This record gives sequence, C-alpha cells and structure tokens, in this order.
Amino acid sequence: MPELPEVETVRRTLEMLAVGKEIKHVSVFWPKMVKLPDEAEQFKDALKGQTIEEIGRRGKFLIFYTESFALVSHLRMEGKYGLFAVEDPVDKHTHVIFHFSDGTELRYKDVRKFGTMHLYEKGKEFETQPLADLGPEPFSEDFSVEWLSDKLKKTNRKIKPALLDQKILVGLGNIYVDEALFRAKIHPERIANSLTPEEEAVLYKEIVSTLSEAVEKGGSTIRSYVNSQGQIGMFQLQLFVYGRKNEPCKDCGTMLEKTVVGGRGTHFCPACQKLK
DNA sequence: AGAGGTTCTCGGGCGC
DNA sequence: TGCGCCCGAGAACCTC
Repeated sequence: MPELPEVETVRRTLEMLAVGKEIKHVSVFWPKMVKLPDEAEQFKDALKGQTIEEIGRRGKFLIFYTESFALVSHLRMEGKYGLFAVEDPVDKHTHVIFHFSDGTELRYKDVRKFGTMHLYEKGKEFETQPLADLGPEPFSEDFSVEWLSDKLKKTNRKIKPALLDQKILVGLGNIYVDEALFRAKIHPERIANSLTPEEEAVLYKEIVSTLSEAVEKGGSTIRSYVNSQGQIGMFQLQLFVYGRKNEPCKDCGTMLEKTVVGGRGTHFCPACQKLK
C-alpha cells in the first residue's frame, strides 16, 4: 500500500484521531509483528498508561511518540490504522488494538501481516534498524541534485532499483518511482551511473514534484489504500504510467508497456523513455 | 494462478 | 585465503 504520500496522509489523519489519547491497555493478536521488544508482553506492558503526544514520520515509517517511548510502525503492503468504538466488531485482520481511556480504540489491520512495530525509549529510535541508515527526506534540504548525483554515480544498478533503495532517498515505492522516471523521460533499466547531469537534474525535480503533488492529493488508491479516517486518495487520477499497461501514453499516444525490473512490475512508455 | 503498494536476509561474485 | 561490498533472488502472508 503505502509510499511516502500515503504514509504522510495517514500521519496527518492519525494526528487528528489519536493525539492526546491515553492508552489504557494494548491487545496483540499477531505477536510476530512486534519486532522489538522481543516479547509482545513487554510491548504491551510498556505502553500501558502512556499518552500519545505526537505522530511523526520518517520515510515510509510512522512514529507514535508518547511520554517515554517512540513506537515505529511500518505498514508495508496493506497495513491500516482506524479509530473504532469498543462495540464495533473486530475483524480477523486486526492484529493490534490500542484501547484508549475515552472508550475509543485505535486498531491496526493488515491482511498480509507484513507490517512491523518496533518500540524504543524515546530518543533511541534513530540509533538502530530500521530507522538507522535511511537516506534523506525528499522535501528536506539534505536531498539535493548533488546528493542524488553522488549516490547514483556510485552504483552499477539500474536506475529503478537504485531509486527504490531507501538509503539513497526515502519515500519512493513502486508507483511513484515509475511515475517520476516517466516524467523525467528516463527508462527504468538505464544504469544509474550513466545518467547525464541534465537527466539527473530533471529526475531530481520530478521526484520532488511527483511526491509533493501526491501528498496534496492524499496519496493514490489503487486497490485498498485508505487513510485513518477511511478516505481514499485522489492522485491515482493523475498517474501517467502506473497501472496503465496497453493504454495510450498521455504525452505521445504510444501504447504503454509493463515489464519486470528488479523483480517489480514496471510501467513505462517505450517512446518517451528510450533505453539508450 | 500469479501478482501485489515493502523490505529484510542470504549467498554468489568480485576486488583488494 | 579472507573480508567486505554490491547486487539480485527469495521470503514473510493473504486475497482476488
């Protein structure tokens, strides 16, 4: 499900729904998703009585801050948060429930069970995996053409898998990487260190503009994504290539193609994005 | 039936 | 030979 625009939208909705709420207790129905501490019981004990003070984000990770802890949550493919009343029936894909003192509860649902949660003492969350070693945020000054160029120069991978590497920059996933490469007119299988300075500059600009436009539209709903208020995104209407195999290119009319690059389904325009 | 929005781990290959 | 890095493949799970 979620790349940066979706996670940022979830963060904003969670801010409205969960900040200020006191956790009375926590239920964990799928202990494997709690990666730290080792035992889900310790996770539950630690959070008891804590109040959610702030919702942060680093790349595609959400961070719930309480008085003492930072709860790092990754939605992976299908994870979702939602606020419910105690009497609402709990479906079988609900794996964690944060029961609040006001009678509401925040539920984490995840059909594929890929999502993860790590609990740290506040301030320690960036010292180890999964948040250590992440690249710059695309909207920060740390992410520049110079940074991108430097990273791409040092790798022999194809450009698409390089851009999906969260150590180069955070936030791009399979939808937005295809979109940014199309908008920059760069073939996804170009070798990263073969891009010209002009191509790097355009790519940089299109990565930032694609992601920021998608945040403005509340992300893209392709199959199942909704924010924590149950609302779908609208950026899927602006997609140029993702999910448009055998449809005409919006720029040149050529039929779009789909292949596999780095093990991921990859959409592109064979006319606009030449493999030189 | 196989692919699906993600990322971690593992092992092979290569260079110092 | 050994170590470290880089890269690609596979795995984690369920639905349609």
